[in-house]
Amino acid sequence: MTEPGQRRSGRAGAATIYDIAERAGVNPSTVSRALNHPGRVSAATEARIRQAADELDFHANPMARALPTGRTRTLALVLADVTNPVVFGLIRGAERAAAAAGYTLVIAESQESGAVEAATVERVAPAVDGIVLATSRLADDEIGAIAARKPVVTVNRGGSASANVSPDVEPGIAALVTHLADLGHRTLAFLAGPADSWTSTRRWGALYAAARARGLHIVEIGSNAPTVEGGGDAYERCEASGATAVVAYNDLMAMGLIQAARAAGRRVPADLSIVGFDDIFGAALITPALTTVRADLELAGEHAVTHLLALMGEGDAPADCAELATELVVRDSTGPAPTR
Amino acid sequence: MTEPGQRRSGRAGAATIYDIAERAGVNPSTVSRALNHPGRVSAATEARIRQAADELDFHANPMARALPTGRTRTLALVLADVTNPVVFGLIRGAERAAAAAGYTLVIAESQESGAVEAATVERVAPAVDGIVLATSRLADDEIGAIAARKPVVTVNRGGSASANVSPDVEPGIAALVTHLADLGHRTLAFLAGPADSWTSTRRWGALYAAARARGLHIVEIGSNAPTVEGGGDAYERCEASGATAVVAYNDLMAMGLIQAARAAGRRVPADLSIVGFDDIFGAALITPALTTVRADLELAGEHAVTHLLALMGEGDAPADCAELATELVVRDSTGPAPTR
DNA sequence: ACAGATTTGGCAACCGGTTGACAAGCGCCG
DNA sequence: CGGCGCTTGTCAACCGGTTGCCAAATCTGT
Repeated sequence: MTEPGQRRSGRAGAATIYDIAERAGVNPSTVSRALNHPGRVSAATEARIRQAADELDFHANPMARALPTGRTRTLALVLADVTNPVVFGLIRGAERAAAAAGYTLVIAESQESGAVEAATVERVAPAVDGIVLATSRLADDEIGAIAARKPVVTVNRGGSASANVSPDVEPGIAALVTHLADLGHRTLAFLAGPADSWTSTRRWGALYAAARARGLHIVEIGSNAPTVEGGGDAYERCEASGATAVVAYNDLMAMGLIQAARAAGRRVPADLSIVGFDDIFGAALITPALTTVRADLELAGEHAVTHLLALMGEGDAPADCAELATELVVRDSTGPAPTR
Repeated sequence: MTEPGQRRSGRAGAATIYDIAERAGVNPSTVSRALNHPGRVSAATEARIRQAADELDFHANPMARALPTGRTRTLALVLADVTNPVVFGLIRGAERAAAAAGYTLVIAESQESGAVEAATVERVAPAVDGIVLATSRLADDEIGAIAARKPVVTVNRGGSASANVSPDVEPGIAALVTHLADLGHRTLAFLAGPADSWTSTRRWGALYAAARARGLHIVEIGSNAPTVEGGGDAYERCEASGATAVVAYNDLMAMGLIQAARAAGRRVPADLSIVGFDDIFGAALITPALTTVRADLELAGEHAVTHLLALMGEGDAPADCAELATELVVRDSTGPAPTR
């Protein structure tokens, strides 16, 4: 562009199929076919072309390829908050599955805001072949609108607006309620996450049902930021609820709650049992080590991408989701209910 | 392609500058100019074009734009291990800075392997305008080779091969050694990270110098995986060293060490003081809360991207790196040396 | 009112691949 | 030996923008 002439050959930039064509003595389109459509070209020519390509260290320009095909071999993973440990597993699983399929993963953060998320998706959408919406703060119809334009898979976000991958909370919650009931707890509290969090609603629903089925009392405590601070801030309200065991929306909040409780001089679990969700990094490290309902988020990330690829026709079969069952991990933050 | 005819208008796909041109009654090139070169076109025409663009909800196709310009407005962040909490801050800072400049960030994982890292860079390089190599396992000359083709900024990886952003370990380490000396420790141990880690070498060097300057004994303990397990596995060797305070290469290892020590019945810090590096999530949560040398990785990530953009001519000035000083965070894992 | 300077917009080439249509080359069979 | 079908490679259009060059239109100054 800026530099006229001097284009072909010897430039620092990558070799093109034209360079290869010249070197192998064929037409550029033959090069394209040889490299992408096995069998379309005679074995001899193909070998000659491949050798030339190797010699020139040829790598097809992804943009040039994307233009006519409309496919970029890139996937987007949109997250509410990159620094929330919950998403680490998601990122790793998604990255792995994407890389395995020869796709590149772009990470975009929506900073826990629906508006930012919409803008982010808007920005990233034209450049990717599909989108994984994890921990979305968007309304169903907004997701539907996006899904109408690009393949979309949501994580932890049920509903009909799009394909979805979610760990099945039931088994873990059933085990949890049994565990707490066995310890003698009669009144539970659920420390809810953000009001618009589908996951929080779902966990609450399952917990409520399981608790009622066992004749336990259970209350939901306000909506809170899904962070360590959010958990700490809710401590007073947890005490006020009269519950002997608190189930936090996620591990982060449970951790904040543990710290606040201990800072207030309460013993965990002797005075108050605390449970989290997700089994994030650090859950086993905190004292007392956190009892939590684990979901294999790495697997969830992998499934989400596999599912997305399937949606794009690229995929094999959408993998079996039975593996995504949750399980209870009992550690030290739950104990017998205090005798009053 | 597959669908002949029917191209223009009404298609689900995005509007093009040709659609806008038609609607505004001008030439496509005029549309391009109006949208990208303010002032190059009369105000009246520009207004007409912008309105048409809005009505059509036009978004320029990034690939089509990238082709002639060679610029994709995408940056790559290459990490050894996405799930290492150390990188969270890096990711967030980089993502933020990139988004602020209108760039998209792609994350690629090298799984702690130089070979995988090289392949990853190879794969991703053609599609990005610049690369941030964090925690690189590559040799200097390999990095040099990459830097010759694309702008590269490394994080925590000194040397002349490329631009680099690293927290300055000196202040934090000086404070740490003073802190330990004041507590009466006379023999320290440094629990090294991977053998090929530039950061580990650097931390050891600074620590050694600071300790010797104060007349303290200090030993380096083998090379270890930079993980919780790696720290735990090294516990026996730490005890054998006779040191009363162990400085681990990073927080993860320090955490593993704390757990192993406590499991072995030792009290931390009464019997053994333990220190980490980075102040990752969880450092404050573990019992005893970890004393650590904090580096603001989020800022480092931001700087790395800013620096990279500057390298690409996009940037303003490479920001002042003085802010990247490390500092000592004293918590509960360090205490007076045991009297023998 | 007119020559000359300055805007403004159009034309067309180009970025680097992909692909439908087609023709030349070839073996096979009757 | 000619016709037939199959393989192999070429041509050229196209994806959706960007930009150098030029001509038409508009604005100056006198």
